[in-house]
Amino acid sequence: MPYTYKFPHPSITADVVIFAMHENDLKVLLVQRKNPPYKNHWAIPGGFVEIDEDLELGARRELEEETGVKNVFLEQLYTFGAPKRDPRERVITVAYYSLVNLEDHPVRAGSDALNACWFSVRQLPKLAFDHKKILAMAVERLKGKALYAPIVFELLPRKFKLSQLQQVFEIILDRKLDKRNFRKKILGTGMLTETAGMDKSEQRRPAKLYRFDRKKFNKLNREGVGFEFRPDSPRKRKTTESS
Amino acid sequence: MPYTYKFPHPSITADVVIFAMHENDLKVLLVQRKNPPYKNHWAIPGGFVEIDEDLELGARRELEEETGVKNVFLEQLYTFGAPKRDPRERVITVAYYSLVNLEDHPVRAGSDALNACWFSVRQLPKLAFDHKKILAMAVERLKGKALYAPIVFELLPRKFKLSQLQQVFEIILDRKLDKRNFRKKILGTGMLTETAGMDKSEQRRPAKLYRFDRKKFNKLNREGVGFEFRPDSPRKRKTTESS
DNA sequence: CTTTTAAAGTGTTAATTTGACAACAAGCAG
DNA sequence: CTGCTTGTTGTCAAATTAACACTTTAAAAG
Repeated sequence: MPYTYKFPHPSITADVVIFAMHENDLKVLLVQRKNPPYKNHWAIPGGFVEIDEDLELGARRELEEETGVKNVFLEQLYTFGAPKRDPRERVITVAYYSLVNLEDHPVRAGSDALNACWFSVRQLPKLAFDHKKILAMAVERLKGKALYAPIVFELLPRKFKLSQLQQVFEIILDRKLDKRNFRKKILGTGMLTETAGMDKSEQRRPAKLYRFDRKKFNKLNREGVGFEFRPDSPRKRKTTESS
Repeated sequence: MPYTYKFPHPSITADVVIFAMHENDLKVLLVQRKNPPYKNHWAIPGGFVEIDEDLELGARRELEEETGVKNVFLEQLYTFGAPKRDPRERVITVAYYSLVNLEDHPVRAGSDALNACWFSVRQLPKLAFDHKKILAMAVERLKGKALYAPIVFELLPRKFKLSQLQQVFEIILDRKLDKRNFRKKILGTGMLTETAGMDKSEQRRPAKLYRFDRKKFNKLNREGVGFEFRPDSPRKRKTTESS
C-alpha cells in the first residue's frame, strides 16, 4: 500500500550507542549488518521509527530487537541529518546513548543483525554510515556528563565497591584519581548509602558495598553537587615568577 | 508531482529559539503564524527542511526567511518527535537555539509570519504546538551551558563593558553576583582583552571596553576553564555542630 | 603456622580558591 | 561645588582542593 506526498519526505531512524564497563575498559555494543548498504559492516544498533511511534520508544524497540537489551537508561544524544549520510535515501537519525551494567543485560544478536558484540571504544572496527562520528560524540558526552550528573552508576551493579566506582570514573575520564581524595569526596556528598553486604568475590580483603541513593542525590543536587575531580598532578602556578 | 513510498514518512522541521538581551531582560524571538494550524498563535520560528538540505542549514534558512536574522551562533538543542505534536501529520522537529546581539540583527517579519516580536522569557504568550516545552528546554540549556562555555558573548556586542557582561550572567542565571569577585574571576581567566575604546554612551563615568578573545579562551579551555559562580550568600556548613 | 601478597581502608597539611566586604574615582546634572 | 550614578580596585577569613603513606584484612603460598 503506497503512501503519497506532494513533497519528498525523509526517513527517521533512532540509533543507540550502548556503553558498558567490561574488563577494565569502556565498551560499546555494535551489531554487524545483515543487509546492504554496508552489509557486514559494524554499526550502532538502531532502525526506522514507526510513523506513530515516539522517538525514544522507537529507540528502545530497535535496541531490544537487535540486541536484546531493554529497560535501560537512555538519553537523547544528537540528531544527524546530513543529506548524503545514507546512500539509499534521506535519513535523519536521532541518536541516543545508553549506559548499562553488563551483568544485568545479556546480549544476543537480533533478527536484523548477524552479530552483536562489545568493542572497546579504543579499538573500534570500521563503522557503517557516519556512525564513527556518532560514537565519538557519545563518548564526549559521557565524559562531560559524568562530572555533573549521576550517570556512572548506570554502568555498575546496584551494589558496588568504591574502588569499582573509582575505576569507572578513571576509565571514562581517562586519568588516574587519588584514592583517598576520591573516597572523601564521594562519601562526603552523601549520595552513597552503605549496604549490609560485603564483596567477597575477590581473593583478598572484602570490601564494603554501597548503593547510589537517588533520593539523597536529588535533595543535594538542588543545592548543587558535582563530581569534578581536579588533575592529580603537581600544581604549577606562578611558582617561578619574579617578584 | 507526487512522491510515493512503501511506508508512511514523517516530515522534518527545524525550529530555532533565538535569545537576545534587551532592556535588562532575556528575550526570545517569536513569530505569529499566518496559517493553520494554530493560526495567529505565536510560535518559535522554523519550518520544513528540504529533502536535500542539511538540518542546520535548513534552520538557518527558515530563520532568515521568517525573521530576517542570519549569520548567528546556532547550536542543536534537542529533537522533538512525539507522535501527535502536530495535528496535520507526523512531524519531527529538530530544535536549535541561537544567541544574538540585538543591535547587530534587525528583525523583520517574513512572508510566512504575520509578525515577529521579542518576548521576555518570563512573560510568554500562549505558544503553538509543543513550543512551550521546546522553549523551556532552551532556557535550561542556556543556563547550564553559560557556566562552562563562552556563549554569553554571543549576546553582547563585540566590545562590551564588564558590567554588561555581569548583567548578562545575572539575568541568565537569575541571581545577583558580587561585582568585585566577578571582575576578578573573569579578568583572571585571561579570556578578555582590553580594547582602546571607552563606553561614553552612559551619562556617567565612562567604562573600559573589552572583547572576548577566542584564541586565548581555546588555549585556556584545554587546561580547563569555567565560569561557575558560587552562591553570593552566607556560607552554611557545620557551623552549629558540636565538638 | 608464618610469610607473602593484593586490595581495602584511613588523616593531615599546605596551597589554592572562594566569597564577603567598602572606599575612592570619574563624569554629569543641578 | 554638591549630589548622584556608575566604574574601578584589594584584603582577609573560610572552605576547598590535592598531595601524600601507612595500617588492616583475608586469602594464598610457603
